[in-house]
Amino acid sequence: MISTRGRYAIRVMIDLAENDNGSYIPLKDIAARQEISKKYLEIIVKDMVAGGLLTGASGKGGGYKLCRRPEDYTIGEIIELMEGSLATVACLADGALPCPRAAACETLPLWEEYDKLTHDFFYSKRLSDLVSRREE
Amino acid sequence: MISTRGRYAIRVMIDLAENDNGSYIPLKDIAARQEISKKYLEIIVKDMVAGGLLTGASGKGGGYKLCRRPEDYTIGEIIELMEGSLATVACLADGALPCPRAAACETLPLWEEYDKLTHDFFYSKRLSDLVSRREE
DNA sequence: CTATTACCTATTGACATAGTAGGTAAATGA
DNA sequence: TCATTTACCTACTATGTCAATAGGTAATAG
Repeated sequence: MISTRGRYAIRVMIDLAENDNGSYIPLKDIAARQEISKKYLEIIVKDMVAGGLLTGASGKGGGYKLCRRPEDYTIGEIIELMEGSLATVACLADGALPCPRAAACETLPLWEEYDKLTHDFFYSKRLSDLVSRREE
Repeated sequence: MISTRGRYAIRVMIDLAENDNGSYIPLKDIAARQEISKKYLEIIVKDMVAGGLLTGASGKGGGYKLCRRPEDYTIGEIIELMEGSLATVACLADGALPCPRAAACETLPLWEEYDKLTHDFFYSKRLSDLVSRREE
């Protein structure tokens, strides 16, 4: 299951893309539009900055801004950054210990196939695919 | 993420299919072959019986048995029964409250598309696809 | 120098996960 | 009949994650 961390992160990025006017957008505005607790978003957005998805600026006139064009973000990288991994079973997660039963495991190929499907799906989607431009 | 409940359930069913000799197979044997705590498997297997995946028989000579042919089980129904839902986001889960933002939600179509992908994938896989018959 | 904003650390309640512990009930076969 | 084997049942627990909240400090613009 994809948690609020990944889902909210995507919504923040869509919001930033749709409301882009060249300057920084305060989190207060994003939280209000998206109807998400600003306090909780702070935690999420901090990690997004750390992960290189956004840039932030403090002080008056500060806020957040995308640091690439919407078509240069894949949804996969956003989810993977925020959720830690895009893996669908524990044994295929990024920092997982190698499973001693792997060679004999009759279910592993199933999980690998699903994992690839998931990976391909989300890496084929771009932020721009989810943005409906309002301005013209 | 698919938890041990779903994953162990599938392994139990593969084990039953591969070691089928017409009679009941004790959980002790399955647990030993699969290297899973028997105590923990008891909980899982009980739900599998309740869900109509297996039949159980008490007493000496008892154990568990598939109640259909391996080709008559889909992996999807096994996971869905054991995990409660195959949904990949909370708002698409079986007992989820209707989301007031659904109509305006710009991410919902993404989750719906992924959900369909997941559903189609696991319902196209059958237990028989995972079984390597040893006897001839 | 004040208002605004990001950024930081810590804490919380609720819930799920992955088990363990210790029994009772049912069936068999010697 | 009775011991053994098995399923089946209730309860408990340790650990971790999720989704926040609380209460600050630092930076910046006007």
